[in-house]
Amino acid sequence: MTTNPADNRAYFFKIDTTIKKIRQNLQKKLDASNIDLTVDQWVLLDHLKRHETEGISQNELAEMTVKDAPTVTRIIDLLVKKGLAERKMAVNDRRRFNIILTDAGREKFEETYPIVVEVRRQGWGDLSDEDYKTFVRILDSIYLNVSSGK
Amino acid sequence: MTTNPADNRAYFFKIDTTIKKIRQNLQKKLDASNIDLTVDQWVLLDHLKRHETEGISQNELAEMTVKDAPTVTRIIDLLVKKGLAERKMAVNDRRRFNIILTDAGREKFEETYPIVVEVRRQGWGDLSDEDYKTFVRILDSIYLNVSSGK
DNA sequence: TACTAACAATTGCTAAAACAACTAATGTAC
DNA sequence: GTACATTAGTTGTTTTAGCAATTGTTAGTA
Repeated sequence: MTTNPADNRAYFFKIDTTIKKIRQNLQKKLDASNIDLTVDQWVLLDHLKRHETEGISQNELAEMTVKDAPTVTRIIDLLVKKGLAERKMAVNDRRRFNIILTDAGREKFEETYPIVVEVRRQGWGDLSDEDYKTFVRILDSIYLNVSSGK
Repeated sequence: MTTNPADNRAYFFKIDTTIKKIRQNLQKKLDASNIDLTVDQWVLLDHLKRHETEGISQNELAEMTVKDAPTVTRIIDLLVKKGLAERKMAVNDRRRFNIILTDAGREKFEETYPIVVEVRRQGWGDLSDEDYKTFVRILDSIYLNVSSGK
């Protein structure tokens, strides 16, 4: 067994602090624009928008966002309360809801999206396309490595 | 102003899901070994260990971990309740505590550290040293970019 | 058909995140 | 030295995270 030089490297901590900063920054920008959304509510809204035509279940949302089912239930509750999303009974399976955006939800998405894009752009700064490829490759690799780890 | 091709790239989301998977994986391993620590409690314990000699204030801990002061207060509360850390009055400033590890805290650190190293190793897999350099450079860059963003 | 397993979603619990408001101690300006 | 601002830490509230347990529905099997 080889001694992997990455053993003592705290990349975990670096990822953690970076995503925290990104989230704080995005939340500030959302608040400043009176968007009235948390970052996690935005993440769900974004996924709902992407699956506007087919509709999507809470479990599918949970899997895609790496949240658990109760967490998704509660965030959807909030989106519903704000009038941005609706639970529609699935016709062929009465256990399941298809979550859909309301018109207000679509408007909120359009209003929020440019802010998110600007935060992304600013965060990426002048890093290169080559950097982007490498970054995605590494993140995907780590994701798979820890997901397969029992 | 140039059109940055990274505008529509959701690296934010990729970082977010990856760190979530890492955290879930680490938490499972800690639970399996009956460590009785959450990931965030471990993060603070780790910082306390690194500043064993000088001691460290709650605000300093907050800054280093990108948590806010109330969050640190409550995590320290839990560590104190578990007998792993102590609040020592600072001699020259009665507002301030120096947080120090107890003997049990040091033992807990030694017990936990190998597990953390193993999770890191497994997560990194066979990515290269060159990858590591690039990864750190990009994360640091993003961190600075969003931190400076008003 | 009846029994059982699997599944979607919810509720309850504790921990953590972020904000606001607060207490107590320190520092600065007049 | 008094007045005011700043700083360290705490408490209260809402949201998110994760686990366990529960309800109601569907699927599989004897």
